[in-house]
Amino acid sequence: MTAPTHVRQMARECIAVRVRLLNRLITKVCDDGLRPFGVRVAQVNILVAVAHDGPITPNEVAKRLVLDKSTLSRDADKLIASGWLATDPSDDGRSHTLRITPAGLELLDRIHPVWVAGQKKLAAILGAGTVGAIGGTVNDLWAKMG
Amino acid sequence: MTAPTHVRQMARECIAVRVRLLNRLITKVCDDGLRPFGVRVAQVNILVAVAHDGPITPNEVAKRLVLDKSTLSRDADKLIASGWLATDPSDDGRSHTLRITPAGLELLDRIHPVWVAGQKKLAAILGAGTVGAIGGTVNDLWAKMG
DNA sequence: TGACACTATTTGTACATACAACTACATTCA
DNA sequence: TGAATGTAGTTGTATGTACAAATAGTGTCA
Repeated sequence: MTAPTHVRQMARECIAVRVRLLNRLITKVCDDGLRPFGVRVAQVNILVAVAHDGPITPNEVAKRLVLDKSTLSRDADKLIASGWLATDPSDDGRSHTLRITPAGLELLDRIHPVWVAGQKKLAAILGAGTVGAIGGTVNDLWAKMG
Repeated sequence: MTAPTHVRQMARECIAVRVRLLNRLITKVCDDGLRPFGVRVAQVNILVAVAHDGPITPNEVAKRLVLDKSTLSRDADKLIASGWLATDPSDDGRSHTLRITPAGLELLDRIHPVWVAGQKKLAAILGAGTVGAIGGTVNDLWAKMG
């Protein structure tokens, strides 16, 4: 019994289900690799962003990673509690800045070899063409964001 | 002040942060479009899979979408409670099958125009090359899974 | 300068997601 | 045929995620 035309089209062509599927698959590969370190890819992504661009406000990190401000707020709390991030007051009394701590940098150093191995696994899953295409798309997005 | 070499490399090249960022962006675009229907893209993805491939067991849906079986179990509960999916007993006493209901099909029909508009938005965000690359990658994955 | 609008963050709530542990049934094989 | 092993589903728990509302500070302008 064949599904209705609309259903067939949505099943065959939907971009969202494909991106979301790859997201789950890739998140799982990363989290498996990171399990010995007691950290997940969501947190590592934030640590790397702050280590690279910090000191930086939560608002700027959230925009950069296309994360809701409230999500980042709670994720950052965990990273601060773990001693990987720290906060400093800022000129704007509503805000503050985030910075990576020495312990946070040390964690990223320990993770680096696993990250390299993970990149290989992800490239094997996605294929070189898709890796390049996604990289280009996100670089364009970031360029537009300034 | 420049970040350490490892951090710079992870910030510039990490595949995972890019896929995960696009996932959040795309999920938000879809959920915004679906809000008037009181349903989210995660649920629509499951409804379409069941409508297209059902009757089908929860286990098969979860494998197809690369979802944990426990995630699917709870998502399906909500869809059943909403009247969009129904269950039937199966030969295997451990399992059962899921099927789309007439109300579920009717919902997908109502969503279809919004889905078409959403595909355009997503293609504009990702670019045609990335859409094609992701489609190819996921089609390959599904082909391997049988 | 004081009211109003704007911005940054946090908190309440709900859904999405996964892992581990548990239950129930099926399969295998000695 | 019965014990061991494997498979399907559910439930407990924790994280990730977003929206709405609340809080608090900034900026503007009449």
